[in-house]
Amino acid sequence: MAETETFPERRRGSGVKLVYDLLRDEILDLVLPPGSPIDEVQLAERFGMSRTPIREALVRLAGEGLVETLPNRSTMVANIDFLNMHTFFDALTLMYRVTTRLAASYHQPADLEIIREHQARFTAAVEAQDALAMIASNRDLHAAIAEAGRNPYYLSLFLRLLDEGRRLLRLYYQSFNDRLPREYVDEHEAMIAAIEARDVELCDRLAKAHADQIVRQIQQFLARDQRQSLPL
Amino acid sequence: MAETETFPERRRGSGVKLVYDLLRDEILDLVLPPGSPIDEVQLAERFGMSRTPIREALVRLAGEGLVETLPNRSTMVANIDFLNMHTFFDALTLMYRVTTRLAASYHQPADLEIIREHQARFTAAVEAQDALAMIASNRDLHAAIAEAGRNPYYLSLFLRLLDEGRRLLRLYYQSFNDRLPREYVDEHEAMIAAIEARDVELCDRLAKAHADQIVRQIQQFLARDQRQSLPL
DNA sequence: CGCCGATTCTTTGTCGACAAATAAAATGCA
DNA sequence: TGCATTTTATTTGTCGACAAAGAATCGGCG
Repeated sequence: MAETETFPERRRGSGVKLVYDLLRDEILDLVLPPGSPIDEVQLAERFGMSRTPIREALVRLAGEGLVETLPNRSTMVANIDFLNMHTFFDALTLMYRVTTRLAASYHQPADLEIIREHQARFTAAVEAQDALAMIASNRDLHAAIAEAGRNPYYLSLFLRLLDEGRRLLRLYYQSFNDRLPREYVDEHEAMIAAIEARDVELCDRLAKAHADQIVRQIQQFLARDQRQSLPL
Repeated sequence: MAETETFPERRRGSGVKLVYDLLRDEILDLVLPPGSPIDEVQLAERFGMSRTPIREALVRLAGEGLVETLPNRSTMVANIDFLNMHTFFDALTLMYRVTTRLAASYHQPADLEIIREHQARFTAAVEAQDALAMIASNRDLHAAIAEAGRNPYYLSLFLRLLDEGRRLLRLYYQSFNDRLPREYVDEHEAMIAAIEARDVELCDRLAKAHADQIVRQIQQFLARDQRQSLPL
C-alpha cells in the first residue's frame, strides 16, 4: 500500500504552485515516465484539493510542453521525441554558447558567487559519485550562468532545454558514475575563469566544447540503445 | 454604448481557444494597451460563459508572458520592457539568423510555396501602403521561414519574439508608410532566393542585415520618443 | 484637520455538482 | 462466433456559489 502523503493547511493560492512544482519534478525525474496518463480526480484526492487547481497546474505544464492534452480525453506526460533529437542538440549547443558569452559580458560579482556555489556542489557530487546530484547541479550551474547573462528570452529557452535534458539524462543516470569524469569539473572551472576574465571568445569556445561533449555522451547512450533494440 | 457581441452556440472545449485567441490578438494589436487591467467577470459576461474557461485562457497567456498575474490581485496586460530592449533585439537578431540558416538546410518544396505566398502578401501591403498589413505579413513570412527550418525550439522562441515585436511595431505603425520601403521587399526576395539555393552563409548574412535594419528602425522610433519625453 | 483602525466592498481562488464527449461494455443480429 | 449497435461508465469541460484576501470607504480619535 502506498504511503499516504499529508498536506497541511496551506495558504490560499499556494495550491497550484504546490501541484505544479511537484508534478514538474516527478515528470523530469521520470517518476512519471513519458506517456503516463494523468488523472485529475486522482491527483485531486492525493493533494486533498478540488480539481480546479489541479487543472490550472496542468494547463501551465502543457504550456511548457511537459504534458500533452487531447481534447475531451486524458492528458499524459509528454513523450521524448527521439526522432528529432538533433534539433534539441542544436538548440542546446547554441544556448550554451550564447548564455556563456553574455555572462562574460554582463555578469556582476554576486553572480560569480552563485555560480561558484553550484560548481562546488557539482564537484562534491562528482567526488561522491552521485550521478543524480551531478545532473541536478550541472543544470543549476548553467542556469546560473545564463542568469548572469541577463537575457530573459535566452534564459527561458535554455531552462526549457536544460529540463528536457535533465529528463533525458535520467534515462541513463546509472551509466553516469563511470562517464561523468573529473574532466567536467575542470571544464567548468575554465568556463568560470573565462567569464570572470570577461573573455567572450574564449567563453564561446569552451561552451561549444562543453556542449559538444555532453551531446556526444547522450548520443552514445542513444546509439547503444538503438543497437540493443535492433531486430535480430 | 458598446456594441454587443454575440457568440453563437459553440462546441464543448472551444471556449478557451476562442477567448485565448481573441485576447491574444487584442493584446498584440494594442487594443488592450500594456498595463490594462483584465477583469474576469467582465470577460465572462462579454463571452457569455463562466469564469472557468476565462481563467484557463489567462493562465495560458500568462505562460507566454502576455499578461501578468499578481496573486489575489488583478491580472493585467504585460508591460513592454523598454529598459531591457537590447536583450530583445539581441535574441531577435539571433533567431532571424538561425532560422534562416536552417531553412536553407532543411526546407522542402512545399515550404517555399508557403513562403512565397506570404512574400506576395507583403509586397501587396507595401504597394497599398497598408502599414498594419505589412507588419502582419512580415511576421508571417519569417514565421514560415522558421517553420521550414524545422526546429521547434527555435520556432517557439522566434514566434514569441515576433509577437512581441508586432506589439512594438504597432506603437509606431502610423510612421511606417514612409519608412518601410520597397527595399524590404527586395531583401526578402534575396533571402528567399538564398534559401532556395541552400546557401547557408549567404542566408546568415542577409538575415543579419535584415534584422539589423529592423532593429535600427525600431530604435529610431524609441529614440524619437525619448527625445520627445525629455524634460525641458 | 489629519491620521489610524474598523468595516464594507470588490475580486480572486477554490469547491462541489452537472452535462457533454468519448471509451468500454453489453446486447442483438447475421 | 463475429460484427454492428445500443447502453453504460468514465472522464472531461463548464457552471454557479462561496469564502479568503486585499482595496476602498467610513468613522473615531488625537
